[in-house]
Amino acid sequence: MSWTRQPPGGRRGYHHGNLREALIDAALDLIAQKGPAGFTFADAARWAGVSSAAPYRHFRDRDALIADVARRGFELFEAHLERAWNDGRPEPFAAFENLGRAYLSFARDEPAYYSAMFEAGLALDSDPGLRQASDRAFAVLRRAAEALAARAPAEQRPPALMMSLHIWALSHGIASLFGRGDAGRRALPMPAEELLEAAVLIYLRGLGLIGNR
Amino acid sequence: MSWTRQPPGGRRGYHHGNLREALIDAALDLIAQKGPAGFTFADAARWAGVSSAAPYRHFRDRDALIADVARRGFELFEAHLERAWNDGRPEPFAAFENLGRAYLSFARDEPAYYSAMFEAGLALDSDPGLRQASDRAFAVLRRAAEALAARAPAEQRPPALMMSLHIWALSHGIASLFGRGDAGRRALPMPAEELLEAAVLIYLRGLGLIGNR
DNA sequence: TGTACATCAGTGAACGCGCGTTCACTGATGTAC
DNA sequence: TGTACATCAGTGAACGCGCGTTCACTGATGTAC
Repeated sequence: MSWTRQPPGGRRGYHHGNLREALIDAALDLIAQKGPAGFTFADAARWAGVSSAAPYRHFRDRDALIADVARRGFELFEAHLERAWNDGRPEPFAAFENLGRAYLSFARDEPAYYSAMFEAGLALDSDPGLRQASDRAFAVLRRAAEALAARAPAEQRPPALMMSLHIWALSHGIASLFGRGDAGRRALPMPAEELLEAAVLIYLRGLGLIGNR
Repeated sequence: MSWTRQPPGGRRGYHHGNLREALIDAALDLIAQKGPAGFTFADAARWAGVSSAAPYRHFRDRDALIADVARRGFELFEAHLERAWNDGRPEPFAAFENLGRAYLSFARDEPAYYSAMFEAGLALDSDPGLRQASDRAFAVLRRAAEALAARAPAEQRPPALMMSLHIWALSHGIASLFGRGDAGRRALPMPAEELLEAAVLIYLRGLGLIGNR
C-alpha cells in the first residue's frame, strides 16, 4: 500500500514544497479582496494551509512579504509595458498609445500587484530590489518619451524626463481614481482608456509633437 | 474651596463637552501619522482622553468616523479650490494655475484629510453627505474648465467634463506619487507644483486654448 | 429662584477574537561515503 | 545501492497584546413648573 505517498490534499506531506510561492499567491488573493491594509500574515498562512509560524521560514515579517509582492509587481509591470511599447514599433505614436493602454490594463487586471506597488505605503528602500525594480519600470516610460521627444527639432525638444513624469502621473491618476472595480472608485462617462488616450493626444499636440487634427 | 470646578486636565469634569470634534481631531492626527489603515477607534478614544466606549455615543463605528472626516475634507477642499479659482479672476488662465497649485497644496498641507478622501477605500455612499461633498469639490474644477473652454470658438470647443477629468487625474497623480512627505513617495527633480504647471500649460496649448510660446 | 426629574454623555469592567511572534520540537530531504 | 547524518522546513502550543463591542451604571446638564 502507498497511502503515505501522494496524500489527497495536494500537500505532499509534512513539507509544503513551495511555500514561498504559495504565500505570495495568498497575499495577492487577500490583497485583491481586502486591500493591502486588510492583509495579515496569519491569513496568508491559513490560506496556504500551513501553521502560523511557517511563513517565518521564508519572510522576516509581513512587510517583507508585501515588499516582495511589490517587487515582483514592478518586474511584471516593466515587462508588460515593454511589450506594449515594443521599441516604438511599428510607429512611435501608436506604440505610445499602446503603452498608455498597457498601464491601465495592468492596474485593472492586477489590482493586487498595483496596490502593493503604489498603495501599501512601503518605503522603497525596505527591500533591496524594490527601488531598482520600480526604476526599471519607470525607465520604460522614459525611453518611450525620449523616442518621441527625439522627433522634435532640437531647439524645441521637450525634456523627456518631464514628459515621462507627466504621463506617469496622468496614467496613475486615472488608474487610481477611475481605473478599477472596487468600491471607492468613481464612475466615469467613458472608458478609462479613452480618457487617457484623449489626454495623451492633447498633451502631445501641446508639445508640438503631433499636428492639429 | 473649589477644586471640583475647573479641574486641571482641560477636561471639564465628567462630560467632555466636545467629544465629537475631539475624535475627529484625533482621527486627523492619527491618520497623518500612520495612514488611514493604521487608525483605530480605540486609539482615537485614548487620544481624546476618554474611555473606549465613549466614541459609540457619537459614531456608529470606525468607518462612520472616517467617512465624516472624509466629508469634511471634501468640504474644506471645495472651499480651498473655490478660493483659488476665485471665479476666474483676475484672469481665467492665471486663476486656473492657482487652482492647480491649490490642489497640490491641499494634498500636502492636509495629508490626513486627503488620505481619508482618496485612500481610505470608503464607499462614497457610506455616508449620506459624502458623495455630495465629493461632487461639489469636483464641480469647482468643472466650472473652471467650462470657463476656459468657453474661450475657444464654438466649433472647436473642448468638452469641459473631459477637461476637468484630465486635470483632476493629473493633479491627483502628481499629488499621490510625488506630492507628500511620507515614506512611500518618490523623489522628484523639481517641485511638484512646477511639474503640474508645466503639464497644464502643455495641455491647454494642445487644446488650442493658449498660443505657442 | 428653587426643586424635581428626564435626558444625555460619559465610565469601567468584561468578553471574545485574531494577530504577531517565539520556542522546542520533529518529519522529510539530500548527500557523503 | 544502502546507510548515517546534517540540514531544512515544517508543527503546535503558548504568550502578550490591542481591538471592537456590549453592558449596567452614574455624574452632569437642561428644563418645566
